Amino acid sequence: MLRLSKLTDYAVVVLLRLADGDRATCRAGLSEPVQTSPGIAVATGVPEPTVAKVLKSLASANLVLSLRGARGGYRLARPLAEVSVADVIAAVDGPIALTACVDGGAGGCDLQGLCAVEGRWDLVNDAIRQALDRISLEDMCSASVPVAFRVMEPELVALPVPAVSAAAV
Amino acid sequence: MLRLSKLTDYAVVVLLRLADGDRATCRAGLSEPVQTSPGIAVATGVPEPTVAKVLKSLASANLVLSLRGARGGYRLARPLAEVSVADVIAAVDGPIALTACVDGGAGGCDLQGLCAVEGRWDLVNDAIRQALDRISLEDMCSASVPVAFRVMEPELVALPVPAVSAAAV
DNA sequence: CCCATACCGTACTGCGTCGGTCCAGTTAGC
DNA sequence: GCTAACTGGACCGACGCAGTACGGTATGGG
Repeated sequence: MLRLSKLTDYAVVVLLRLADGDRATCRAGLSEPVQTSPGIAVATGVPEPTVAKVLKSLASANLVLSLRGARGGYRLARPLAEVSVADVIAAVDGPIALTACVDGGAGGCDLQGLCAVEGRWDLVNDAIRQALDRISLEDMCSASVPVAFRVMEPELVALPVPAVSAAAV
Repeated sequence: MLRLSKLTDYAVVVLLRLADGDRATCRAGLSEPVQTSPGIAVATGVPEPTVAKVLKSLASANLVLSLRGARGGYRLARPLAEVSVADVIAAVDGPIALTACVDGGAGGCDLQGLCAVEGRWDLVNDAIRQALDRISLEDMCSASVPVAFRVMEPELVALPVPAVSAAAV
């Protein structure tokens, strides 16, 4: 299914929140001073430890800057337009590669020598890498799609999503 | 890591084997009459039950034709050039979608309404789908590149593997 | 007509990875 | 020096995948 980890999804949400906090204005705002991980957690609805984990990954990939100590927090390292989806995925999920057989994982495959495709997946990997590289976070944000059609799920709307609600989004 | 299931990898191997059996001549050969799953298993080194499982998936996606009864077996449904990687992935791993939140999977996400990206992943999904659609199995086979040059990806070889590190990329 | 061959479908199980949590340590403002 | 906040590591349960097994069915040959 080509699944992408949920953490990566969270990472995008967090970065978007970090960019401005206001959903309407998705343009890259480095204006926002710093935001703490508890703060982002409340704003996004993502559990706080998870937010912290994601931010740690993003920080070590230099997508966000961290300020330690009291009154510390996180800031975007560069505007959203300069961050590609590939960057985020690589930061959270590790390098982009479809199979374990490729990209130097020369160790694992016990079909070595039999495998008719050997390194053939590189073609595919590169294609995907390029595709992901062309999409910036700003692209994912600015498109103005009506969110309407999903609201029809009553049991979901009724879910006890605590407190967060209106103020955030 | 954007992992692709190992089954999909096997599927490509099996299809290539089914195309001709001889690695040197990768051109689409519908010439080969039929091949049994045990036969393919020995030829490729993939365990037989797994081969059978893969072939079943491929058969129900109409990528291969099955002939039952004694002297039965499998045949390619169409030449390799007309089978895209996306087809194979969809057959084995299910529809291509990065996250569960999208593509009508309206059920899962409990951040409904909070999620700042809502349906934004569609952009990415489409990009990947197109990229995969452009690569045929023949492409993966015919390219005559020596597997050597993989080494040119220094950041990947250097990585100590753990999922969350990714400092390099 | 019977049997061997080979596909078909389903169900089961072990294992690896991921999502999520927690804790001890460190840094910096007040 | 105290407290707020990031840092890093370890830990654990849950889910999904890979692999296996088994009973069933269809076809061709003797």
